[in-house]
Amino acid sequence: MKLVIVESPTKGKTISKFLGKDYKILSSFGHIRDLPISTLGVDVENNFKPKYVIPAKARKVIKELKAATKKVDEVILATDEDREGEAIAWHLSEALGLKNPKRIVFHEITKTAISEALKNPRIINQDVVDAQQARRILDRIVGYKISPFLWKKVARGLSAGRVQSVAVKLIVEKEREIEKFKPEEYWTIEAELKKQETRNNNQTFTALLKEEIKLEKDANKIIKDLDKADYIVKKIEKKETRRNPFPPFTTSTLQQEAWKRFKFPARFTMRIAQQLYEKGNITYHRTDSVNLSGMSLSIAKKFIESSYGQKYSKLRKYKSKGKAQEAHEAIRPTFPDKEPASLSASRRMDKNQQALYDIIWRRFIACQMTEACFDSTAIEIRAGEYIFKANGQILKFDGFLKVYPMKFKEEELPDLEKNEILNLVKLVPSQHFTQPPSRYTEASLIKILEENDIGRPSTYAPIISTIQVRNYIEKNEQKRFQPTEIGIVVNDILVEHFPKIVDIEFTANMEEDLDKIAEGKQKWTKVSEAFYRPFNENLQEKYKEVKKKEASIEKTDKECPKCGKFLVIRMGRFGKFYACSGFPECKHTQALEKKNLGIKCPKCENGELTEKRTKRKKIFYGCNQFPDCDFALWDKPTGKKCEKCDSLLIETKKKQIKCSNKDCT
DNA sequence: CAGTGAGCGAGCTTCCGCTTGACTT
Repeated sequence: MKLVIVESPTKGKTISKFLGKDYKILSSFGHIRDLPISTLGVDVENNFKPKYVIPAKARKVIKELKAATKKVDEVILATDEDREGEAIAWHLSEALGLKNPKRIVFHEITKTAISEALKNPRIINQDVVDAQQARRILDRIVGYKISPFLWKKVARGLSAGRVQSVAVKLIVEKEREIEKFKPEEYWTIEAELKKQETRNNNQTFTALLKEEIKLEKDANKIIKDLDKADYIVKKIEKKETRRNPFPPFTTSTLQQEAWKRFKFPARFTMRIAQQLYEKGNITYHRTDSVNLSGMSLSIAKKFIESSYGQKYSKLRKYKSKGKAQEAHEAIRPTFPDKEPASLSASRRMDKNQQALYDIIWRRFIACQMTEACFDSTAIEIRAGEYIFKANGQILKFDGFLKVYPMKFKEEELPDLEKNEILNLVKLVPSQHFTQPPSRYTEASLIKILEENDIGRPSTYAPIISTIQVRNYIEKNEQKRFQPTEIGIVVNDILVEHFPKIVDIEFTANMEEDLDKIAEGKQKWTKVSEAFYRPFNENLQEKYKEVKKKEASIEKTDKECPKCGKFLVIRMGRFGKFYACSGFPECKHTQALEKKNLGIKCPKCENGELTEKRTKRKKIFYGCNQFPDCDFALWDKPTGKKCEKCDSLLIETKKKQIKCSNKDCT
């Protein structure tokens, strides 16, 4: 009897179908040892010796695994083939006290892949394990050394880290670009044209003037010139353009697409994907690889040829970007020939699961299809000294668009000949303004993080949650990210005093070092040393140099409603707020006006209603005199009162206006 | 349905990455 240990129980279940009775399969549920939570756990004076502990959750797993190892004559570690997977194998070996564990890896879950892997076991690669330890320890040092600095200099409970602090920085920088942005006026002129002989054909088309126009008077002058001009076709260029399908989904692209199409937050997408994975509908959903198993490709080919015809089928192989760790396949349907409709009918799937499966299936099938083909025409029209351009695009062959529909505009142009003279129908000038850059959505933030190799498939969604829970950023009404006051304060401190850590290149540089460790060219303790010494020296200096952030205390001429002393504005963990200058004798606090809704509190008559958030970040509306007055509502008050009972009218989430008094009808 | 600040100096906050399941909207 042999014991095989994998990371995911679902993966275990799947491979058990391919292995005989001689194999017992258990899973580790991810990492089973880690640095302790309450201390640094790294002996920086002693070669960075880490202290590993088994978290409470993993204790049960370890107990079961240990019991199982005693009943078998061989233990096979089949964790993922990447840095973290190698480290898990090593931690398992250490925690279970294994003598000669066999280490195997496979990238796809098929019978041949697994039996090949079993025939070629190796030993644990300590260099790769060391690269993981270096990564882990660096992250621990950055997070657990800078966060306490922020507690001392700003406010308790704050945090900093290699990944989260860069994410916040990107959002703050974007906000500053927007603040700095000044819209500039510009004008465009479009000509609506048609052929001269148009007995049966009244078709018009538009052409755009190729000219930069800043001001209205310039536009008017050009229009005056153009009114008298002849419109002559000077150039006709016809060509075929092609559009290739997209590669199959990785975690990051799935999250982005689910956001674009369904407005699913990354976290939600992952939960639905997990359900699909557990039901056996899709391959593993945390991956950065676009690899596809040979079997899936041949099923796709057959399916496409029999459903749409041979001319739609095209074998395509995709290459993952440089840093991908390739432990898994791309995210694809487990059974490519199971169409979304048949699957949703045969199994219990809710709407969200159906929607997500649908795009995964379409994306995968489309990635093995031919390109879409367009007839494009570009024409140039001369009018006096000016040039207009018009573009036509007509879909000639849909190719992959048959299963992966996308928006594109079809423009039809009439048949034209060189030197043909056209009739002008009208000239349309329009005023425009340059647009500020747009704030990040979950999708665009994940995209830029991935492009810079910051974060991993398993962490994109948690990172987005963390920086919101810390109150560094929040979603506005368009569901785009804006930094909070405290987010800006913390970011500016990090950028000023720890510029290297929040540099977008920091992770890339770290990865280079980790690669050297994994290749055996560099010792991990040396890399840690090289990072830590200057880091710590700088940190100690900053403890002395940086003053506590209290410059933000502003006096006001407002009176404290409790004791009559004046109020001050202070900076707390949740941003600015009013506090009594008589603190600590008087502990009165209240919200700033800009958060107030300008509606009197119906209960205490003193306070105003203000937007607040629960611990779970849910928005509600409460009295700004809290805790003296505990009036609160879930729905937004409109400011008007009910005619029947004089209670406040509220607007529900469904935009209905109701009375806040539940007894009032 | 809910916080923030100072200092006394108790005990606490915090990272990233791998998993799933316990909750809730």
